[in-house]
Amino acid sequence: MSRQSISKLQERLLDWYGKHRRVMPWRAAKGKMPNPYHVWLSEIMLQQTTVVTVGPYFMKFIEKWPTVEALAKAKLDDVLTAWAGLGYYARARNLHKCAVIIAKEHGGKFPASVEALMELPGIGPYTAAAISSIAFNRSAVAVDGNVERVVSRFFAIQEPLPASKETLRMHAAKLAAGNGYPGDFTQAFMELGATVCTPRKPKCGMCPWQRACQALKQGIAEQLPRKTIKAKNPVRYGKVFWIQKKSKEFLIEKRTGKGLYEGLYQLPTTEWMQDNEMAKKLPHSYNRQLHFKQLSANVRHSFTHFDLVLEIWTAQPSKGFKANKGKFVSAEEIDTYALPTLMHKVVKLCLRAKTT
DNA sequence: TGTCCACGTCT
DNA sequence: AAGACGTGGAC
Repeated sequence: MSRQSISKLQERLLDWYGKHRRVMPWRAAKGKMPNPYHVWLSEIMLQQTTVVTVGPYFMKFIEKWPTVEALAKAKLDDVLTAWAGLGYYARARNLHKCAVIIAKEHGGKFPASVEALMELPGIGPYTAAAISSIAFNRSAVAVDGNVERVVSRFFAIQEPLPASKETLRMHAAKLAAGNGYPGDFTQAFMELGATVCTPRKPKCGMCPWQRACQALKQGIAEQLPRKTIKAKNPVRYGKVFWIQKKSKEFLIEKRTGKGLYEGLYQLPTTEWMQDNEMAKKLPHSYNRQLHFKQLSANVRHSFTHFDLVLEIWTAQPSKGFKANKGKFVSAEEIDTYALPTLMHKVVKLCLRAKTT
């Protein structure tokens, strides 16, 4: 493609963005530079998460912690509590780590270059480019899933993802080169994918690039990008324990160990195993002290890499009951703990089941 | 109901 | 460097 036709495409996209850009709490008004703290916070939250879901969380965070320094001073536990429900909790742990580094080592200012941003925890190639371009108006190409989809269709790339990632990135860079408005262009590119060049039923009639789009010309827009088929998730099984006093308080504990739900709270649970027969044989926590009854309903939850089925076992603690760890809390105060959605599902079900 | 999508970073 | 890492919504 000639330099001239690329310029024309850039102009059309920027025009389209000027007319159709959505209002978002972290977005600066037209012609204004955004707050880098807001850009960073929103970009971390938006990793793997939709705009609609992120909205309320973003508002809550900037009210609680109006500056990166304020966030740096917060306790990790409070950050996790505020993050609870958003998923991918490593993002929250890295968010806090990053805030501390910005406050202590960067005088509270985010660096503007992609290279410096990449040094920070939780910031990879995509987020570094997004922050550098959106917050500082530096030219950088942020390639997210939206951009990959737009580019794969525009050039009718048949090679499936994820193998095609590098090819798509290079094509994206060509389309973005020298556009003159890095911040707007980055957002316009992604916004096009999010609102027009959608995964299903793309609105090609609305697209500023429709005349040059190869996939549209070939009538295969909806089939792209192709993806290598992934294997079905394995299922894991386990049990959770609802131990509720007459006073209605129930037992929760902080999760130990690394990885999944690290640092979050949960109801006592067995480990989660592939083999259902083995899982059924796992002993109840406190089974020498308490008499458990099984609820008829199970709780199901899907993770990225496995599906989970949990049996629910309930008991009322006897007089001298002593928990190994954890504490009894009321339904009203449960939101002051970082409880993942899975555990919220169990709590909700048990509160409704009238187990005592 | 199941499947796909959001597809980014870290280890 | 392939797998770990959550959750919600569309269809």
